[in-house]
This record gives sequence, structure tokens and C-alpha cells, in this order.
Amino acid sequence: MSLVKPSIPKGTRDFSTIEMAKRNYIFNTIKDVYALYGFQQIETPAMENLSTLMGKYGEEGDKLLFKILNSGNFMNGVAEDDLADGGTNRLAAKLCEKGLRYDLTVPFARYVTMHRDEIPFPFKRYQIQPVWRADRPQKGRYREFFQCDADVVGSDSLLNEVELIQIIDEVFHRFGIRVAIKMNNRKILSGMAEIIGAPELLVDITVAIDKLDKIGLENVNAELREKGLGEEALARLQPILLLEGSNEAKLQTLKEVLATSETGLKGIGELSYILSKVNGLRARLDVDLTLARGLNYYTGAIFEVKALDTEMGSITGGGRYDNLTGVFGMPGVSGVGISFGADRIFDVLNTLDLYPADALLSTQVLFVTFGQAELDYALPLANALRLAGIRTEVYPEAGAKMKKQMSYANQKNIPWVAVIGGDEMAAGEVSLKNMITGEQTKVKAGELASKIQ
RNA sequence: GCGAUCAUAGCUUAGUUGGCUAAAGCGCCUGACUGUGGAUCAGGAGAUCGCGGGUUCGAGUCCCGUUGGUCGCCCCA
Repeated sequence: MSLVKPSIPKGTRDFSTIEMAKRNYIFNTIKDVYALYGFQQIETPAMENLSTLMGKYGEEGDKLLFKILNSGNFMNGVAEDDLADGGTNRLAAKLCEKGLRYDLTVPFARYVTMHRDEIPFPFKRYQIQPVWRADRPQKGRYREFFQCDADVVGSDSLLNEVELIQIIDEVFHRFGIRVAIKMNNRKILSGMAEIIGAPELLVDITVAIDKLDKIGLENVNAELREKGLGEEALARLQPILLLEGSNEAKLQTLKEVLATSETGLKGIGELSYILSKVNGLRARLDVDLTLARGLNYYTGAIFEVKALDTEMGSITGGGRYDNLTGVFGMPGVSGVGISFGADRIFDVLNTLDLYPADALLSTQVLFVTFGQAELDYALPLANALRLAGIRTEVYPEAGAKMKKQMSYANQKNIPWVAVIGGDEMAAGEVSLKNMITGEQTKVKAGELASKIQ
């Protein structure tokens, strides 16, 4: 077998020890807050049947699904003309019956439908797992990345939206990241499309105005014209795009503009209600009408979170979707959910250097010894420390050079080293060295634990 | 799917209009220091210059192809 250059697939990453400590800090913080609000964790398989995934993410989404070649004789049932006519979709359907999950929401909808008889509704679940997309990797976009979803299904109450906003606020408060939460409502966008007489262009309109931040008003208008929006309609859209002022003022203006749209007014009512119930937020909560989000299954509230102190796209998103389980034969179940973008939060925490020191600490004490007898003497001491809850290592090579052992402690950022030689052994002591200050004192073996804590 | 750009030691990079044995910093190993890391000093190992082809007396350098990274567009957490 020839030697291969080690490599990993395009758009995937290894996470090394420090990165994992940081990622675990992120995941644990999010989990703690989810649990605090009564959300329970589930996991679903990395792979789903393609029939579950196909057609749920639009035509683009289908192209971005990783498909898994059938095991065994995968050519079984493939006919000559399947190969001949370049119909890759049809061929793929015969060769692959499974695919890697593209997000956590669709597998969740599948899960809810399959387990509906065991689930207490409203069902509050969270799920932190990787998802895969055969996308072209670029800044902040990978082919394998983690989503941290929390959803409530089976409840139309807007208090769920309120709770999710509080969760977002609490999580970013714990991270120490200052954020602005932006909120909009899909019904308001529908109302807008209705009022300007172009309801059929709703999707195009949302896609275009979502870019307002990025490409500016002129370019948004140009794109809308290109999509077939008339000048009159465009003119009527402008005041809405340019809406400014307090949340209350924006909603007041909207009420007037959307007065004749039943859907639009309903969206305004929902927004107002949520705003009235959210209290004591530390984050800013802004109504932002240009927040549209690409996801077409959203039907009510839409959320997005941006960090205030660093340039980074959205670091959390979410919204309400009606009837998500409908495609699996379980109609009338509404859900609302959010998803923290762990990879981007990771970048933000790195940029702002906001990791708490103890989140990154691994081993607290290393036993360093001069030979086999000392090593044997160290073992029960190490176990005693572990019983006291102190993360402890014993350097395992008897007679390894002092320099080697000390360097190991240094490299792993271990704050305490317990040195054991013949003298210490005879006296029932250890020499305890503080690796930060360099100070070293002799300590009775029985007092080690108290010195370290 | 389209476009730009980059690829030299474990890492970060230098390498002139194509020209001697491809250079440095960091890291690693050894020693100064046989009971002490992080500092300093001395020495050492480590590169088929991403891969394949072409031009040339001669290619890290120029040309073509290919793979991978990065960034942008489309799309999208």
C-alpha cells in the first residue's frame, strides 16, 4: 500500500484540545440555559433517508445534500438509459437512498411525526449536532458545522417567542457578548407585498431586502426592478424600507401603511404582543423590517442576532413556522425555534478574547518523580487528590528527565507541579511548585488537596 | 454552478530580470544546568519548493493542466 498524504475533506476541520475546550464551553453554556427553560435534549442520526430530506430545502438545497452511495451492489436496478441520458437526479435516486442531514429542523419534524404518541406537547427540545452541506466553503461557511437548535412545537402561544428571546439574551449575557436582537414578522412582509400589489413576488422581495445592509438601497431597488417590480410598487415600498425610530414608532407607522392588509395587521399585532411581554432584557431588541431571512418556511416571527463589538454576520437566527410536520402527514402543528451559530460565536469569543480562564483549564496538578519508587509513592497521593475532585496527572515514565517532565507541565499549562524525590518520600512530603509564580514549598502529603484548592 | 487569488521545513514567511549547496524567525531535539519548566547562550535534525507535464544549457521563479486553501458571486446558517 502506498503512503498517502494525510488530509481531510474540503470544508471540514480538526478541533484540537484548546479549541475543544472552547467549543465545550460554548455548548455547555447553551445547554445550561436551554435546560433552565425546560428544554430537553434529543439526537437524531447523522444520516437520514433521502426521501426525508429531498424537496425540503428548495432546488438549491437538494443540490447541497451529501448523498450516501448504497452499500453492496449499488448498481442493482440501474437501467441502461439511467446512465445514458445524463439525468443525474434520477441516477442518484437509484444509487443513494440515504443522505447526511442538512439541518436539524427537518429531522426534528420527522422525529416529532414518528414519536407523536410518546411526546408531551408542547414539546420543547434542543439538539446540538453537526450538519453537512456540499456547499463551496468560504469565510464562516464550512461543509460540516454544528447547529444548536431549540424548538417548541405544538403551541401557538407567542409566549414561546418571548421565552426564546429571553434565552438568547441570557446566553449572550453569559458569554459576555453585547448583541442586538433583531425581530420581524413574515406576516408583515406578506402584508407589504400585498399592499404594493405584488404578492406573487414575496420571496423575491424578501431575498432582495434582506441584503439592504450589505449592498445598499440602490442595489436592492435595482434587484427588485429586475425581478419585475413596477416603479409604482417600488415607490410604495421605499418608506417601509427606510423606516426609522423607536420600535413603537415603527409599528405605529406600519399600522397606517398596512391598514388594509389583514395579514399585515396580524403580524404587527404579534410583534407588539411579544415586545410587551419581553422584560428586563440586557440586549437591545430592535424591530427591523429588512430582516427577511432566506428560509421560506417561516410564517410568523423571525429573529436574528448580531454582535455589537465585532464585524460578523448573524450569530443566531430563528423564527416561527406553521405546519412543518405537514409533509410527514401530521398537519396543524406549529413550531418556533432558534439556532445558535456555534462556529461564529467561537470566532467572536476569540476575537474579543472572552473565554473565562477556568473554562480552558485542564489538569490542575502534575506529579513529577525521580524514579520507580517515587512513582509508586505518587500513585495513591494522586488518587486521593482525584477523590477530592482535583484533576490530577502522574507523569508515567519512571526516571524521565526533570526537564522533560517540567516542560510537559508547562506545555499543558498545568498550574501546580508536585515534585517527589527521595527526601520528600522519606519525610512524607511533596515539593509543591506553583508554575505561575515559580514558588516552591514542602507540603505534608495529607495537606496537598487543601493547598491546591 | 461562476470568478479572483495563493501553495517553499511542524508553523509563519524571504527567495532579485530564470543562474552556485533554497534562507530566516518560531517550534522541535541535544548540551551549558547529572533535583526543576517558562528566560539566555551554543550546537543539531528537519524541504523530492502541492502534484503532473511543458519551455530552457539551467525552473522555487515562466507556460499549461490538476489538486487543495483563502476570498467574492449565486445561494444559505
